[in-house]
Amino acid sequence: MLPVHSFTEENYLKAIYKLQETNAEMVATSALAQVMGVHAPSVTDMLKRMAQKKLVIYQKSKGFKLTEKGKQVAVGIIRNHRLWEVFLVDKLGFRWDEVHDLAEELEHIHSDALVSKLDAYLGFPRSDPHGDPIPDANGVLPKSKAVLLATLSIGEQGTFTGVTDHSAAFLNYLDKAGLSLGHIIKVKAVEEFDQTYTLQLKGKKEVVVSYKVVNSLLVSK
Amino acid sequence: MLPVHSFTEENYLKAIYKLQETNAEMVATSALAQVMGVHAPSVTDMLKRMAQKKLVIYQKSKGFKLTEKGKQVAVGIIRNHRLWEVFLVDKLGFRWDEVHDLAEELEHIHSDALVSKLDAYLGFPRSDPHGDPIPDANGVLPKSKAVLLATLSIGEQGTFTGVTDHSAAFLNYLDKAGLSLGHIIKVKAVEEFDQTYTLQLKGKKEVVVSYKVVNSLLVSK
DNA sequence: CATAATAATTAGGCTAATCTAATTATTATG
DNA sequence: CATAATAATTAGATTAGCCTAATTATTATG
Repeated sequence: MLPVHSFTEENYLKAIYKLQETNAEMVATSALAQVMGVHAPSVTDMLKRMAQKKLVIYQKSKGFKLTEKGKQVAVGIIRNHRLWEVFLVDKLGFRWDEVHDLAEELEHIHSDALVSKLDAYLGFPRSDPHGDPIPDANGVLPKSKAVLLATLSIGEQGTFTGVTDHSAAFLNYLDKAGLSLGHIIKVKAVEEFDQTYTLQLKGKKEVVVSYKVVNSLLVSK
Repeated sequence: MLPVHSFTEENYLKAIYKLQETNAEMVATSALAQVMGVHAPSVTDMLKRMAQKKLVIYQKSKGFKLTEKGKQVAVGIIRNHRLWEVFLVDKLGFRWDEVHDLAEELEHIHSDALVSKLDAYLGFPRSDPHGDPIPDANGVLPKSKAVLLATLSIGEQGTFTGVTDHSAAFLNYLDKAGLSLGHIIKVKAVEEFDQTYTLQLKGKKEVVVSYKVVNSLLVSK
């Protein structure tokens, strides 16, 4: 049988995976402590244990990164998480801003049979309700070519395909502003003074948003 | 917010609840140790902690039983468990002998919103795939008037509504023997010598089964 | 490049849940 | 009803994850 990891271990692996994604380099103890909501010595402690299990490579005072094995586990958890999010929204009728914490619990159910049946039941979705891609059963994550809306110049446009801020507050804001996944968004104007963006949505509706917003939206050109 | 209990606590509560059901009296340390798969001192230890949290009433060297609060938690877990079993069978297509262990994990997801949406999504089922009744949102468990098939006399009949043995082995046996929930079963004959029963199913099909089988089947007259 | 600031680790402790071995309490029986 | 058998508890350890305080290593800066 495959060794089963504790929820805590799985959460560390997921967190390291996400930090590696953006960082590429080795992950720092303090960065991980921050996202895990624990103090630095706890991380050192945990990482030593996880290094013994060959889930991470740990270099004293330098940092650490996932082994292939650790990466496999992390991606598996992410797959579970995103499939459950689809289930919660598509089948149970939750809003996209409500599902994160629940999926955070459901993702730790250990069963390949369950996940693959769930996948089929949901119609093999390729992305979750926030536009995040769902890794396939082999742990392969489709490479997204989405870019931040903030990188578009005036006159350019793209299809809204994801967010980088998953907070309920931000998602609610998007709902109120009428911005939904799949919409085509065009940059109409950018105010020099405070980087405020004027966006044009399908149907010509115009919305004025802050830089913080365009820097949290992903679009595909 | 409601205090959330650990998986371990919840499993103890569930186990005590089930022992109380059949026992009525106080539960013994050794009995609980047995079903929990731990040694007696662990139970004593755990029970002391749970008594402090007012989940059980503990009388040294006498035994223990659930408080009202403990009972509420236990029934909540059972509700979750049985609803998830319905989901796994009805929606994901698992067989009735495959779902117990998975539901054992899913039952610990803490969310009233999730459970109530799941309930609605499943069409407010009244019993799980094994015929066990599902407690309502207030923790009320419908009293079943089902009896063991072994208590029927020759010539009597009843509708097959549940099992007392939930093992995959037994459930598989029932599938092979063609016995399914909802069938009307009539006792045709009982062999004096070895208590072997001859049953008549709907459609006149006859099946010969051991006493062990009729003593694990519940029927409603 | 020496020192100040920051980051990481070690040392020592805590809690929940488990264990084994030893002890005490309860129940059953000659 | 005294003693043997059984059941339960106490005592003392262990492991995973976490903590604070103290120490050491790394990085940045005058």
